[in-house]
Amino acid sequence: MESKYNPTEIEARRYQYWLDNNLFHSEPDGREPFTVVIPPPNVTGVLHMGHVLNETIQDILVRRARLEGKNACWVPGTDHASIATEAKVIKRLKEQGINKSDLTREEFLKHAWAWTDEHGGIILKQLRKLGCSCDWNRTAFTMDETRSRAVIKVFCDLYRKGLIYRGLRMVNWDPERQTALSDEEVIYHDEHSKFYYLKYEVVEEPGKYAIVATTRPETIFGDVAVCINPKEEKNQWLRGKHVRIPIVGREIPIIEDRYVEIGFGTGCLKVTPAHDVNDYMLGQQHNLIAYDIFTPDAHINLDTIEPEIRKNVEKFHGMDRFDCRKAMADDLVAAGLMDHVEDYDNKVGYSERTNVPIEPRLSLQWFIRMKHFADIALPPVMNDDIVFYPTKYKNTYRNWLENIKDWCISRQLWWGHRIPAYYDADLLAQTGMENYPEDKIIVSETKPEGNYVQDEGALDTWFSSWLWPISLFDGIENPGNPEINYYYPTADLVTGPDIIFFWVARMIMAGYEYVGKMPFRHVYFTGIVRDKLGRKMSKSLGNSPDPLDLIARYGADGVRMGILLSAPAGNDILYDDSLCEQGRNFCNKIWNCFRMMKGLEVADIPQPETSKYAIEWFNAKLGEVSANIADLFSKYRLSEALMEIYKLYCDEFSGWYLEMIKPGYQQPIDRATYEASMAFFDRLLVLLHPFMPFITEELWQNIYERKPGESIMTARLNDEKVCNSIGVNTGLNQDQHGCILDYTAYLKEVIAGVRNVRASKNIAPKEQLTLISPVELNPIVAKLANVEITNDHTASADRKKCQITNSGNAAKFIVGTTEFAIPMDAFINVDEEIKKLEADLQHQQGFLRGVQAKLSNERFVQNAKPEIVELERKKEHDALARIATIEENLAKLRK
RNA sequence: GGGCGUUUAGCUCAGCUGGUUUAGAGCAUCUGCCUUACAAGCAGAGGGUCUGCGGUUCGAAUCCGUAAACGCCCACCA
Repeated sequence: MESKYNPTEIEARRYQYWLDNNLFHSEPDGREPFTVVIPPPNVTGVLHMGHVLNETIQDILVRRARLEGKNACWVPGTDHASIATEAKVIKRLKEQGINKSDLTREEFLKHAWAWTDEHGGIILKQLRKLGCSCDWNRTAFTMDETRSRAVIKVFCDLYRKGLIYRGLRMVNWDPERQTALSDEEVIYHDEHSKFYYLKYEVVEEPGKYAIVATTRPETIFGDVAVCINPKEEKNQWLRGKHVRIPIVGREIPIIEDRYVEIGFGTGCLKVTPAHDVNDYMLGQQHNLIAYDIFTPDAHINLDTIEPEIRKNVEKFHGMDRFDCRKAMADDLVAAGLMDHVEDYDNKVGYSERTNVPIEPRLSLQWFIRMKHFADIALPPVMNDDIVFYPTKYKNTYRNWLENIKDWCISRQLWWGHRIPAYYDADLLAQTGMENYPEDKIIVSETKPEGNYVQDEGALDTWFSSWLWPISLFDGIENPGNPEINYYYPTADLVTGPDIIFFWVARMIMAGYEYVGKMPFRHVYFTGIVRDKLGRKMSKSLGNSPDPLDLIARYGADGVRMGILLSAPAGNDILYDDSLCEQGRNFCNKIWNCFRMMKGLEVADIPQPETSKYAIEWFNAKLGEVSANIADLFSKYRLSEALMEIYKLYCDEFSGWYLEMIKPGYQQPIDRATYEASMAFFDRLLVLLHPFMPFITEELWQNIYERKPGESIMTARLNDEKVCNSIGVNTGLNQDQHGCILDYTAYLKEVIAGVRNVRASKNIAPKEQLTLISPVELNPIVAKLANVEITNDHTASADRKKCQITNSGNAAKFIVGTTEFAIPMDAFINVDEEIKKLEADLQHQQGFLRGVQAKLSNERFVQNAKPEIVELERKKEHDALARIATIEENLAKLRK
């Protein structure tokens, strides 16, 4: 066996072993279910560090549940990611010289499916490299048949319930993809822009101007009024008058509305109903025309305005919106109609997917009434039926639900679930889409007989995602089927807080609406993975490592540990390669523990007392740490749980236990100790397995003979057989466990004291020393510190050579209140010793003063709990004893 | 403009309802070791008065108030 752990070959072999033995697959049975549904990654996406974090956490939870004896089922799948995927397909077509507009819907979809088949599922393969124990037989896709039927059924159902409606509304329009978006898909960025002060000449008083401030002068073709607040003094003179739009020339009325904020800008607001949400509202209240002056790709379109006005501004027709802004500004300046321009910081909404500024646009779309859903989804989170980790997201959640707006679910895209709404072709020809009568729309799972045309739109991707925990178990089409009854509600959802509204909230809504139950009991919100400088990982910054590359370098187990180590729930994680390195090093440590144990020769010889003691102690330690870990799991503090195991291995097991039981050079080990040690190792592997599945499986297979098909995955955390085989089973009770832990901690301090002396005096570990101890000590001290223990105060160094050059010299240290001494003839620097003791004395005296101050405070003695007072008394007593010892030593040295 | 969160060793974080020997861990640092499981290791050491200020209390990193810095979410001031 090599002294270095080499993960690559082992990982591939072990994963195949799990697959071959169908160990990830779950079927309903009598055990308690533990279900996790994967947040479906984009079907054409590739694995990034965020996934690594997220999927590692899910795998840990799922594997731990298996070890607890639950029937764990982790369902994988992918998301069709309507807008993102359509964008990618369009891009590829463009590279082939094909425009989307040249294709029919059917032709386009053929290309899209081809692309999906080609690139789809790559990410799922990558998850296998990470060790994810998904039930691959259940792999689903948001656009596969079952999921699609569920989507259509739910749409029809909600329409019949009156919870879905069609309407002409101001929506967020993505001019790049030319589709509507939901409010959640708009990201606002701060922007340094300009505030343009335009001069609108007053028709009734030529030569006088109303100054209107705007950030968007390119929209003035659509101006239909200027609005003032009726209470604003300085604009009173404009009441009832008309103004002429600069350059454009249209005469428009001054209207009054309290909406306009007094004191902001000039108090004159230009009203463009087709291109601003508030202006639209004003337009409706004041009965104004809405001129839509943009094409769907945000170029100026003057076909909609009056021909006589258009003549004035023909040159702007067809211009891009931002080119037009500049051109218009130039023209205004040239015409003397620009009062002035100011710098201005404002927020501009961008499309989440295409990253272009969105355009508020009036259009006919489908919406869900959200009030009903907010009402059913808020209480279960507020009263902790569904628990959020960390809890701070409860606030965020409530805030959103309490201010919820209707959800625009239609998209002008082809890749997605087509809206199952049908229009009578003849009627449609007469009325046009906008005026098609509502009651003549047929919403149905199947196309109606006759000459009907289907709605062109597709549904928002999240309209399928919100059904995910239900549709994965066919709970929409076949409510109450055995699978949905067994696996639903799922146990834990692990996801990023960035999709709390997009997905988490809406799944809760759908869950209660369609199953009448919560979709999951716990939601674990992960942090965002950042680089060590705190920057978000992104392609453009190039600061995101390729997970597969990391796995190749550190092993999947190492990467899993690396990503998890600094990832407490909800905290951002600052990723650095050195964390994976620590993971890799840990694997190596475990590997070498195993190597050492496997290399032992077992013989039927008596068990040394030290080993007996070691086993009792480690048994207690293992129990203590296991309980700790269980507690941390219950609080989803996974990185802390991992750290506990890490310390248990490196510190307690390797550093202490193995040293305690290790036989002398080339000596055999007794059978009892060997078996107990292997049983401990078995338990340690099981504890660690959820975090580092590969190495634990590999070693677990090799500590005992295993039956074919057996796996650590099917082991149990509390396997009685293995637990009983551990140790001497002395029947120690809880208190005695505590005792042995405390006593061992004390022994470790004594050993550390000796080692400390060695280090400061430069004495090699090999050289045996004498330790004068006033108390009896367990022989493990002799073994680990390489000392001979005596209580003979006259003992001196090197009794065998018996050449005491400097009689009475000894290095001393205190543990608790006991002083230990190591006689030595090595030169002892008296001044240095005195200095050290003096420093210690000062520290002890300072401590004592603090304690005594408390004790002499009558109110403390009266008010504090008796046990606290008692403790302070003990502190005082101990400190006094230590001070006495130090002073005595000082006196001796000063002589 | 609202709301939330964070601020503890060089770094990343624990420290739950105030008292457990004048604050803990991992990493990093320094010193000494190639000691036959592991140099991807072993042994040892140093390092913080808990962001500032004020208050409550016998007692505050811990509770309250306040200020600052950083971060996140929400919001139609053109």
